[in-house]
Amino acid sequence: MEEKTEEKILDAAKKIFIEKGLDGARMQEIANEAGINKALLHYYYRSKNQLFEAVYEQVFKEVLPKMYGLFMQETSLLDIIPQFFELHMEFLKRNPSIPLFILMEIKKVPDFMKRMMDKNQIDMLAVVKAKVAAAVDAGLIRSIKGEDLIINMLSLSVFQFAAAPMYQAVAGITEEEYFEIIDERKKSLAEFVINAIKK
Amino acid sequence: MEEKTEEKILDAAKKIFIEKGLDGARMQEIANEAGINKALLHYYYRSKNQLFEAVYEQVFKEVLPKMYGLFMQETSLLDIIPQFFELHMEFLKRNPSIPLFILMEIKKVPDFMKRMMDKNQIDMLAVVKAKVAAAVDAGLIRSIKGEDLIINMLSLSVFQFAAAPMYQAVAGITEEEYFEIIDERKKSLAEFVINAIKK
DNA sequence: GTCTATAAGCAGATAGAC
DNA sequence: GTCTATCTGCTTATAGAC
Repeated sequence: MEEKTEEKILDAAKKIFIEKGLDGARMQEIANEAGINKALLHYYYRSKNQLFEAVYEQVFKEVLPKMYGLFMQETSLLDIIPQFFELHMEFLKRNPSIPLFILMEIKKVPDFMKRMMDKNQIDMLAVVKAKVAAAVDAGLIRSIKGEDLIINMLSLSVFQFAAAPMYQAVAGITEEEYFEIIDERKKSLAEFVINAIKK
Repeated sequence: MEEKTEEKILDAAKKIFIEKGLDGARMQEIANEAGINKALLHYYYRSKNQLFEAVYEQVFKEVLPKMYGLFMQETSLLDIIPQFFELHMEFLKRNPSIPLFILMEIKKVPDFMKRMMDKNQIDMLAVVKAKVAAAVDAGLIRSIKGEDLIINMLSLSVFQFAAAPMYQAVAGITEEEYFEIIDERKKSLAEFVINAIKK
């Protein structure tokens, strides 16, 4: 069965907004991508801003669990780390523009973040903190704050993609070659982090 | 003596473009910031795009040396690392919007990066690589590629600022409180990296 | 060099037929 | 629900006086 119009619009908008941001995106371009005309966009979502918010909320809800999800497991912290880089970076390979998109747009509307965190009631950060604190207490790892560790891991993973165009230019390689490097990086980043915290 | 008009324009444009990006910035806003009118902008820089390029090139040339500069020193690698985070993050405290600005706009025009690297002939990356390779050979640190180490350090430093609005929202703190955290982070990040690579 | 006034084009949004 | 045609306002850019 065919995709419904409303979904087609949302998918097209998602693609274009993620690529170009709110300001850079054009309603005409979204309409083309969706295979319809501009008027229909406004029929389903009154304004460009409303369409954007629908997209942003969806993307955000998809991404957030990927950031914290793994830490919810029973597994030991040191086992989670390689898994984190493997899964997180595979996701980013499929969606390389998402990090900059989220960071840029959140900068414009900081309140959005608060609203989202309120909705997903759960304080996931607390779980991460507890997990890390437990590992520290058990003498498994050096003393480090949970929030610091997760920020460090996110930094190392996300920046690799945010800075991809820069890296490719400096190193003079194609996107394809870059993706091969990423695969090696998954492992070396896991090692890097483990060495940094292991006693 | 007063600032010349051309400089006033460039400074104003720098401020606005860095805050809002190429698409988000308005010529009127830049004119206001500079204390002149729109027509004059076009007198000095024919188009918005040309003005933007002038700004971007300047910002880029200011920032690049800060990324690599430290590694050019004679000092040992392990001494450079704390200095790197100290200087780099102090710079970012004064210019918190620059990282996202550079990353966003480079994504739109990847060629720019190549052109810039060609102009500044020097292959600074080679120097970093050599420095790291020397430290590895001397048995000072674990085996790691120079380019990986510098990317990791940049990641940890830059992301802290790129993700600041997000962090502030999650943690429910003000920008001021956030900056205090940054000061602690300078030290803990240096430790993190040193632990990661030290034998 | 600097200004005011205005042109020209574009993008978001709506009216109205089907 | 979906389209074509059109309106409205904004933004870049230019013309032309001083």
